[in-house]
Amino acid sequence: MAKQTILVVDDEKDLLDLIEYNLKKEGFQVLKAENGEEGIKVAKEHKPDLVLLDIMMPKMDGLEAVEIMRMDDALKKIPIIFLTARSDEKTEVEGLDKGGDDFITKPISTTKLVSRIKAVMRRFDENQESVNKLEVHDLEIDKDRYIVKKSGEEFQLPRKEFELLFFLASRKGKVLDRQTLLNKVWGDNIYVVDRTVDVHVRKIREKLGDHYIETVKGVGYRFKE
Amino acid sequence: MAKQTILVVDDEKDLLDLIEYNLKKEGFQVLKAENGEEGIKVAKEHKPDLVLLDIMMPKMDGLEAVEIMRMDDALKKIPIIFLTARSDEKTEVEGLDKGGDDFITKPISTTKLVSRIKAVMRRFDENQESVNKLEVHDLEIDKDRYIVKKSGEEFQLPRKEFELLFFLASRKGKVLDRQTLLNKVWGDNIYVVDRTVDVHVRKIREKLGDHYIETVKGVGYRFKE
DNA sequence: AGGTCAGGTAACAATTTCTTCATTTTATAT
DNA sequence: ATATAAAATGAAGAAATTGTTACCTGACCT
Repeated sequence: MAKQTILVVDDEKDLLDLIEYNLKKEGFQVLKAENGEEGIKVAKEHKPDLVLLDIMMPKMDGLEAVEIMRMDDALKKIPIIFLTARSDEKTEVEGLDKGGDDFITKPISTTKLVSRIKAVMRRFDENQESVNKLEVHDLEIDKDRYIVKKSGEEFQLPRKEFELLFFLASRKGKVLDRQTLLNKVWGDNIYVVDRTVDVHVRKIREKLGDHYIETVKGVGYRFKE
Repeated sequence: MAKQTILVVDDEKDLLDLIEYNLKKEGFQVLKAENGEEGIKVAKEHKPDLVLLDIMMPKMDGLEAVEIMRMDDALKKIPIIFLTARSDEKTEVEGLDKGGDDFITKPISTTKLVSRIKAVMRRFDENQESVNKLEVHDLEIDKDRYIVKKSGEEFQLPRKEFELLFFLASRKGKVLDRQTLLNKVWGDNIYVVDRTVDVHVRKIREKLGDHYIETVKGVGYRFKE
């Protein structure tokens, strides 16, 4: 899966850097902003997958920022976790009232921070009614179960093969070049040779048959219409 | 749905009555206690759906009471809302740290109290399982008795193993990654290494057989369809 | 105090999956 | 038809993931 982007908004530069370092280590992409106003701007621009928001900040504090985000259609669905100083618990409740999804008290343990982030993201994923089941031709590709059914028969593909197949199938008919596939299936800055895609395609064909994934020479692959 | 039961623990009798009146008006069933000790006793007896807990009380204060409740398996999952006097900021912090789910400052606006209660309950409902008895394949998993029956033979699994099995079985077919399992079975704010799940899976397999829980490499575990 | 059990961690063995690369085959433009 | 670039293929080694065992701690019981 592609990298998740997290926007961190805090006026303490050192803390910002610390958090950035730790989140990057965990494989997240990190955006930074030093006050609410800037945070909103960056959020609008990049549509992060989650926002980590300090409550106490100059210019525009976290609570105001949330109110604005929750009124913006494009931003209202982004989960928000508040950061608050230990002495500042009162506002936490207010924050949750206004539409925060969790809050974390400074000082922060990195482990906790990351696991909270992941927990909140998971909660959102569950509520998201994303398509986890595709039916194309005589295939049934079920991402909840990580199983492919072909006229009743079940195939258990290894993860990468499954995800590649799922991605191609979810864009049936569209030709996707190797780099795009690598970015979307492998992740944004993962270093593997693009021919690796070929090998996985071959393995999928070996198991399910040649006719689902078509080669478009010089361009990439396409799931058959 | 059956009436929800709320236990209110506060040493001010008048306030207790006022809260009772308002909650009953909203359709809740209300239990009362006047100190922490009594509160725990009533909680154990009736397993309320939520506890409203004053922090400042004679005999056993709210903080002690929470600690005890959080250590008791039967009570640890009951949501708790603290009531605190406005002048009492320090303890609020402590309360949330110890495992409270919200706190409300006296004096109380009735409307707000009720809406907070409903909010907290909603949050908990989402995570709640309603079915306590599952029958899958040749297994009968009974959460009331924490016993698994396999073609007549009874197995008494340790708590974590049982809960893990129950959770997997209740989502039969769906692949669940380790982190999800940890969060759902161990709890959101519990930090153990994710390989712990593996060990528990192995122990379950050892007792019941290999074929119930399937490994999906690179993704997680799945209860066999 | 000693024994037992649940639960968690760590180490390493076993296994599967992924990646690369060399070679062969195929498609396409000329 | 041929040259050429691209893709398919096969096979090997690397990397990642899981299985398994052993060990540690703390709670609880006797």
